[in-house]
Amino acid sequence: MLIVSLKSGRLITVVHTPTRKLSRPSWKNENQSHETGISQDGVQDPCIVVQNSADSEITGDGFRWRKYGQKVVKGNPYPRSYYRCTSLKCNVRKHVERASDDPKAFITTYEGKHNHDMPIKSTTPVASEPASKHK
DNA sequence: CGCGTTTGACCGGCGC
DNA sequence: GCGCCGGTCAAACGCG
Repeated sequence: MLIVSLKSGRLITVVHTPTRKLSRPSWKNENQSHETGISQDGVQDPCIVVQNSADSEITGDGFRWRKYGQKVVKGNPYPRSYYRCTSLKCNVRKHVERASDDPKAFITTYEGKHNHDMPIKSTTPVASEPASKHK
């Protein structure tokens, strides 16, 4: 696990979770064995946990996300939002929840990697979308 | 017109 | 065997 703490009130935790087992029948049945983003050694589904005290750049990472569900989980008085990449073969999931300890802090958990190109703002000198997201 | 979003219902798995 | 919880998907509506 790799933990990077930003004094800006931002915390980035990269967790390599090989816990891929038989949780996703659709995944092991797919032929994405080489396109899922296995660009590294053996890790194919790392969990990137990003905690920020504000919803600004992380909320708009440059990808398009489609909310597929929202559930209230125990341990958190706030509902967790489930997002998925709207891209064609992007099997990437994003879980966004609020920190029960810090209502102003958001926990963004990325699962998997994008096997396609970034929809918008990849390496563009963009200022990470100021106050005008898309909604 | 397109698509993104929202809420509810349904299914599967696990525990008791 | 049944109940409960978590998680996901689907249909409809609204807005751009």
